[in-house]
Amino acid sequence: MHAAVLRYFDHVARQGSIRKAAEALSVASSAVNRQILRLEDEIGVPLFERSRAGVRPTAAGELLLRHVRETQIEFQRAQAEIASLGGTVSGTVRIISLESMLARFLPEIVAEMTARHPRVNFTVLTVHPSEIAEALRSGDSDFGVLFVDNRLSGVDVVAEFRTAIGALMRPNHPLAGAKVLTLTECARHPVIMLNDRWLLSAIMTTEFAESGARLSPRIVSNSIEFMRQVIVRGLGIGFVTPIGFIDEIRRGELVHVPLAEPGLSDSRIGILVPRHRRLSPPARLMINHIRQRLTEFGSFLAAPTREPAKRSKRNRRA
Amino acid sequence: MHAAVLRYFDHVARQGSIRKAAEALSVASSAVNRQILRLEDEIGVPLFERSRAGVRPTAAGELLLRHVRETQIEFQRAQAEIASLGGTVSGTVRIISLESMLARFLPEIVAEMTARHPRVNFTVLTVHPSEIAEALRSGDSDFGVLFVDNRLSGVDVVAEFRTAIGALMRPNHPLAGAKVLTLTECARHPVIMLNDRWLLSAIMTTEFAESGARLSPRIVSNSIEFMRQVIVRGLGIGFVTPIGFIDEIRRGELVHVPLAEPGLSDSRIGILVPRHRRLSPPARLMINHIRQRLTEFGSFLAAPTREPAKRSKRNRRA
DNA sequence: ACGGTACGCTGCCGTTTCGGCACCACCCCG
DNA sequence: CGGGGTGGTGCCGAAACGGCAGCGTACCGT
Repeated sequence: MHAAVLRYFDHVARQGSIRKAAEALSVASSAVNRQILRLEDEIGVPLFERSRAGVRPTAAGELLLRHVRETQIEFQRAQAEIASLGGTVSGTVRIISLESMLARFLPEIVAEMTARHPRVNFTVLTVHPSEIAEALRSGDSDFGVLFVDNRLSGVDVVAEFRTAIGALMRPNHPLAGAKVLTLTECARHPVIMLNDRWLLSAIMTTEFAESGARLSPRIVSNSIEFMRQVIVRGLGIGFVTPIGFIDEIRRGELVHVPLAEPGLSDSRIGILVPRHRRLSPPARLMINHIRQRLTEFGSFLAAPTREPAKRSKRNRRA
Repeated sequence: MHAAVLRYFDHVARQGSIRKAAEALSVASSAVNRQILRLEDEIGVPLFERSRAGVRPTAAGELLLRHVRETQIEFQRAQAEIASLGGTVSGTVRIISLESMLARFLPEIVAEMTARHPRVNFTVLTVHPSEIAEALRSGDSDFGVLFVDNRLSGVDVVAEFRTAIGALMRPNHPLAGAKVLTLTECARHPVIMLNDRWLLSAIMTTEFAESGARLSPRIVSNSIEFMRQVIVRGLGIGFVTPIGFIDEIRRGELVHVPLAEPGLSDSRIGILVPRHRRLSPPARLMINHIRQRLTEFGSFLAAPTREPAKRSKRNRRA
């Protein structure tokens, strides 16, 4: 329905080059070039700054770009909305997520969704924390399953769940019997840390700094899967939320001990949606589904190694 | 920039007829027809119900229509935004207004705006109260200068001013000396009323009903100008806000006596903007301008016949 | 200094799309 | 049973679009 120039303009801005955009679009660069020139002529001002390296949007270009991208996103949403009129939900749900959610939790959710709504497609990505705000605002993703960060603006938290970042280790680890641990206690043993590029790490480093503990991690990685393997092999203690290790904890292969530090013992994971954007029907369904699933074992997330009914005393304890 | 089919689709829906739309668009009806058929083919579902009388959007059509219209409005806004990058504000401001504001107040505002920003165009309309919500929501207008109505949803009140609906009459009218009047007192004299189709009337009829007063108006009209003329000619008392009669009141040609009924003595006029819609630069300027102007003589609106210092004597006399 | 390369841009030309015209089929109304 | 209204359809010229080859330029590495 929409003019081709919208896609062209978007791609050129993304690629920073007319020729690259043309290649990505599978059209001749001349065609793309002419569309851009014609567009600039219509708007009346240059939309790109030309340089040897390529093109860069001007202020006017940025403004129009926002309109174009919003239009494309809204069109997709409208299409999904129309498709769901026929009863069958379809469309694409675009999610950005913590890698820990992505390891065990979300695959199950996605499987359940596809079972009920076969025509729904998914894009599930982990992103650099610095790109979270942009990914949500730009509409590249419908919503995020992320740590709740008060610094994020223009974002609504539609659901929120307490979880405890804790020490993850094998049952035969010397610290495995503890009900709660401090970072200082853990620091005497080999530890395994997430790469500091990631949000979890960002939270933890600040906490470490406050507690005065100094950790020299034996292993650093940004892969939850890698961490799983090295922790299972007894190479050290990992600091994670239990979510990505539900199976191992349930089977007794690993033990998750909450940390005493207040900022870590009650981290909050939430469903974050961009404010002022309507959600597509499949995205709405997906959010409801995630919310329901999360509340179902919310207690497990908060205190993974014990049962709900008995927690009142113990909480007073910790 | 945007495909022609957007305009076609919009017009067809508005006109309820492909041929009428084609005429309004100055293209052949066959061209419009084919674009619609092609669009329906692309979306995959019928967008219109065909009947002998013309076409009517289906549910899917309504959905897509909302997207299309929003796209067009946002495009205009983006254009205006780009244009204001160059320093000169341009674009069109679309306002819906009370007719009383339209009689004296808004023309002055518009004149001042065009003096400062010659490239800004205006559309100022009075609309049927039942269409206010639709006009704001659909984006047909940027904002409204209207009575604040709590029943309106999805609308923000960015500025609000108390005003008093009162009895307007010539200085030699028997009631002209009163400081405050009740509807019952006025009911003994000939009155002039706004046509009941209009919001002001809607407010007043409820108030009349509560106060138990029965008015059999000598003259009914929906034209502020007509009311002005017949009141000046001494044909009766009008029930209005003083806004549309500033000049006459200041010159002493007419006297405005507030009404005692609480719902009338402190009516609220506000600037109403649709929530969740960005305003174009000229619309923002216009709103700020109106707000400033209104606060400047806000006291005049609230108590027109009693200026704190100088005018108290004369008013008491008349 | 000099190719090599990547960039945006521009004639030229075939193909696709668009729009105008005339016309068909249909329905309602007088 | 016409007359006027509706949406839909061949046909055809015109305009737009896209592909190809090529131009000028600026940068980079040898």
